[in-house]
Amino acid sequence: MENSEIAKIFWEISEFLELKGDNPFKIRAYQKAARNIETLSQNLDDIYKRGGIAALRELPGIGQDLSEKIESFIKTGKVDTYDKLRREFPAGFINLLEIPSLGPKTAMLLYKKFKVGSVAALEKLTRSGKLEGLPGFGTKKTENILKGINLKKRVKGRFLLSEALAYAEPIVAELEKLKAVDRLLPAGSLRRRQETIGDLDFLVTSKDPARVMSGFTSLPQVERTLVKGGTKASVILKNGMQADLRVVKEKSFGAAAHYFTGSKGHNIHIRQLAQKKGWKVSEYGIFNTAGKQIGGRTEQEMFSKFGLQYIPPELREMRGEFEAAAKREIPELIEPIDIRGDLQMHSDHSDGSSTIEAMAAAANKLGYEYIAITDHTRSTRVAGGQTEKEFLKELEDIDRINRKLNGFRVLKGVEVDILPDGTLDFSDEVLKRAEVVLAAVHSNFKMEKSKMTKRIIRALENKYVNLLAHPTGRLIGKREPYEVDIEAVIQAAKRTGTVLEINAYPERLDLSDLHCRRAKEVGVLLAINTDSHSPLQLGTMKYGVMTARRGWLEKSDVINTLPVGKLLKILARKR
DNA sequence: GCCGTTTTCGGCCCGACTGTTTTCAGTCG
Repeated sequence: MENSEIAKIFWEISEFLELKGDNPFKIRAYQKAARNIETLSQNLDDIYKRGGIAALRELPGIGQDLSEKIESFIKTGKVDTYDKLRREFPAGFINLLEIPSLGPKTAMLLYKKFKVGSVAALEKLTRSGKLEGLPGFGTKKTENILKGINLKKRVKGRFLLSEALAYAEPIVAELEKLKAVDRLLPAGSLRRRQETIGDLDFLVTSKDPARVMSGFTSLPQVERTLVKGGTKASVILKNGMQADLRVVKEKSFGAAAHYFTGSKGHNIHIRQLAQKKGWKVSEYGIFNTAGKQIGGRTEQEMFSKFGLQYIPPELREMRGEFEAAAKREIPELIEPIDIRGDLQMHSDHSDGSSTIEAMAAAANKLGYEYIAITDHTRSTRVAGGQTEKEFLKELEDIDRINRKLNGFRVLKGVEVDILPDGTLDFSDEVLKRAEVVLAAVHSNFKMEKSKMTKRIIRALENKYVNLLAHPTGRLIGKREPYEVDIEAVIQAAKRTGTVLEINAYPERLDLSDLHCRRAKEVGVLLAINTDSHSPLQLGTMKYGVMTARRGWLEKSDVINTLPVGKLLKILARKR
């Protein structure tokens, strides 16, 4: 069972309850539980197996009732409340809530009056003109429903972090050109470096908000304006993404930056802390009982006023950051500048586009001290995998190249295939000649979970395997991770002294933030590698570092922050 | 439905914008 399955059930229960007009706080309880479950670093399944229902109850937002519902889902695959609610409405009805500007109240009214059961039925009904004249329905409202339906048809889902950063960049440049803009901060999930991004949020300080509003809505990237008020506007960009902009005064910058960065749960928690002190927090600042602003000019104050250490945006996910900040145990997160080398890349000896020399020169230019060339092995034929003989010849080339390089080192590496039975594509005799052995799964993705787990663990038990590359095999938005017990893999990495990779390739980010956090908790070391196939791709290292930061990693958790001598010692520890 | 060095009952984050409203409900983030 995946955590996302039970989270989805709780989300949908909350939507059904909202439609029925149930207690809003009960609805929020379901939503909060769903959010918490989505961001858990361990499987509910495993938690339940280890500690039973009591362990489930320990989780934040999970009490008596919800723990029983989780237990029921684990045991039977069913949640009675959910099934019962689903039967009360037509199958496609809940999709109505995905239409922007159409909420539960409107949906329910349409259902009661016209038995609208799907988005298609709603579109037909709206076009028929029968909605006009209903209390609360004017021409504008029906227009907006149709617009919303169209938007939903066209709007793309979520974007990769790398894509969102690339889209945001020219918009930031345009906004900075506006004279009315004093300060500009791209906030939201983009600032938190979440692996996928739904929309863009921009925060601006200005003495002339009206000018900023019209400047924003008339940007060349804007296709359509959704809402535009005095200090807030939302637009749809030409790429289908939504962008929101808010203007506040300078004295509110810190509070607004904090608020618009999120996450939602994190914000709510800060506001609750304020309530306990009799204060109030909003995007405008921290206010005391008398309504006087006592903080919020800087983001730092949003934490210091509550006796908390500063929490970096990447950690604001309600994953224990408040507890850590209270104990002054917020980690000193790894920075891009800490990276001294890159331990996975391909040359024209397999499927890379460039020579080893060109890769080394590009890495040298980035300020690195070393790289490992890790071409594919024979089983990965589509990627030009080498035979053992070809590989041994490549090693001689690397020796020759190293003799010409001054103060830079090309490490002899290989990305060896993990075969379906867990043995490796090259013999130990050959692997032993490499300084960096990455093992990876490139075939037979659709194995049964227990078999895949055994396959990978067997590979980790090989004493020449230093690193497990892209451990779950996922491609964000394209391919699900293969079925594998990642907890067992992390434990095996710990036991065998194997390093786990954070593959920085933008659509991999594998391990994910949650999994690297777990690896760190267990005491496993990580490496952040780009898996580059050309010199230009070496620049994707930053996405790997972003993921590592979201996983609470420090410099000392990542082996390619080490100078080459220490690195080689770590790599040699299994042999 | 959850939660508790104020509470096991009575709270539960806060504000902007829109549309159809004569003072506010619905939606969104």
